[in-house]
Amino acid sequence: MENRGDEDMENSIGISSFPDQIGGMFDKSSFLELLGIQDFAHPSIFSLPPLSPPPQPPPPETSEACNLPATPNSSSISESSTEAAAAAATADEEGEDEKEKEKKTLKGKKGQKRPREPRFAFMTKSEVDHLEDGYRWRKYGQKAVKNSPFPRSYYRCTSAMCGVKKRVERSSDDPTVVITTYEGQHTHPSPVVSRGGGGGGGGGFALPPQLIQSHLQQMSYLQSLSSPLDLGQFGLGQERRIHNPPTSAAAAAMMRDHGLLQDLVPSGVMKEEA
DNA sequence: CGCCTTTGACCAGCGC
DNA sequence: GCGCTGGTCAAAGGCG
Repeated sequence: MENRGDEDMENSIGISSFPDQIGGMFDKSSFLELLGIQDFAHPSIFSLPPLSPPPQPPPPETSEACNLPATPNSSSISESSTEAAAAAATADEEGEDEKEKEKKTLKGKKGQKRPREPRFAFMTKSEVDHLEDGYRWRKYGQKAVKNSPFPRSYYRCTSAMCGVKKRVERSSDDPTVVITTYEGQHTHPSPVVSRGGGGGGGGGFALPPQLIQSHLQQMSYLQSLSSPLDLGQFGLGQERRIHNPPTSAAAAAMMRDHGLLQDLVPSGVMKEEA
């Protein structure tokens, strides 16, 4: 029972560590969209001052500061597109009500398979499990996962019209690495953390703009590649080794960019969902 | 008073 | 067909 299916979910998604360097030559809109972010420079998005549209925002003062590239921590992102994207679109159209209904239906009747929503996994080197991302999350479950001594926490966006879910777990390999997986898209622009203002409420996910940009470019890069990189074993514990394709110059470049980060977080890659 | 966290149980999917 | 793991729900308790 060590590694049976491990997690088809994690297997379906890829992860890549991001350099603190920003290229800005990728399409980040897709990533933001998935996060429900419409305006990257939105002041309320990451609790950042409205004066940081440029790729060099001031370091936050909150705990998530440790996520900043300035600190010894890196993050990775993975994304699942294909059917997931379609599912997301569908979910977006249907709305939460439909989703809820669907869930109930599924519960009562197990005939249909619930389409997966787009997922993005971030590997963040941080001491805190919950990082702020500007959204409010409510923890609805925690489960011990195989191959990892750390439990996985399940969060759901508290917004009534948003069914975005988030999983947070620590890497079994590197306890200092927090793996956050977003599922679905935020149907609301900017929740604005009113409660607690800085982490007092539910678990948030810190995603510094800088980091995001990095994520974006890598994600986009991954999307562009569309290569079935094997990162299924990203870490559920076994050996999250990266198999970056030698044919991908971009990948190589990315890896180069990783630099020290690579040492912090085992790189990963994205893998399209089958 | 309202919201969030915690914990246990249940259900569904998948692999063997 | 059985067993295992992941994911979600629901109830209770705690805190602001």
